[in-house]
Amino acid sequence: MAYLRIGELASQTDTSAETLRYYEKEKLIPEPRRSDSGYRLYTLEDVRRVNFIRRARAMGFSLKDIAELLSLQVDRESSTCGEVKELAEQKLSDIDSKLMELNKMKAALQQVTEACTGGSESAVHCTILNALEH
Amino acid sequence: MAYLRIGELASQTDTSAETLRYYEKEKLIPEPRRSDSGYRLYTLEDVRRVNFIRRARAMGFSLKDIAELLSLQVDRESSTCGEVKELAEQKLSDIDSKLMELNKMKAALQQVTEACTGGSESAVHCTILNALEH
DNA sequence: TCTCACTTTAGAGTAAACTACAGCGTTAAG
DNA sequence: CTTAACGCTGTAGTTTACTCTAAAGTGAGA
Repeated sequence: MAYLRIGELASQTDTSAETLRYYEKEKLIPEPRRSDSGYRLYTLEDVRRVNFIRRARAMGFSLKDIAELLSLQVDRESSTCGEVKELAEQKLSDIDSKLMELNKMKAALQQVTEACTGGSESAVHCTILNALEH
Repeated sequence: MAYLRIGELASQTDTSAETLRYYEKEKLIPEPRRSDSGYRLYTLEDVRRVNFIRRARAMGFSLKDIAELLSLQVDRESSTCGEVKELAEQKLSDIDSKLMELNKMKAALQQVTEACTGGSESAVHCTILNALEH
């Protein structure tokens, strides 16, 4: 089994060792096993987890949101299945509204770039705000 | 012409008067005209602008990003048209990657919720991380 | 006219998410 | 066997984006 040291995990996830120790302190990643000399040893599971955190951060989720997303686990024997589903559905609706907004913004930005290269009839003065109102 | 006072703009954009003054200081919104007594007077243009800022913030754009987006304006006589287009295209690719990530995450979350109510063959233990790897 | 909610400025305070030491031990290449 | 890069803990500092407070003026209803 190939373990990664903190610097290797950092470079594979485009973070820093400091950030990873911070995530550990904040319980976003589990305490890893240690080498004899006390070095943290990470697995591929940790790589996936940290990459997920970074991507979710870039989409505007807070670390608290992300901790909730990561804690979502469906265990059909569990009595908390209803709660899990409810949280997941709430997060889904967050995502859906972000998707809608992003799509609007994308269309507006495309209009702006088109105005730049567009034909002679295109607007002389076009901002993203104007483009947003169809 | 109906002007809005700061509290009215705040309630129409789900912010606070303090936040609006902060945005003004940070040059995200222009200095509004003032009443005789010194009260800020806002227009519908300001409402649109602040709403845009709030939505973009919720999607994970920083105020610096947003200032750039708002500064994007194509003036076909301008010599900076190329720069505008370049910035717009870079922002478009940011948006596209956010869209892709969000769609992946959405699919994973849907899988998790389905595992909860799903048929007898569904996974007993399903996390978002497992769901993300197809 | 009183009163109460609203607004002003300047400045301080806060929360989240890092980021950077200092002072030490470890590892691996040359 | 040295030395440069890496890792450890603990703590302090920074950045971003607000958020609050004090002390004073404004405006509109009863």
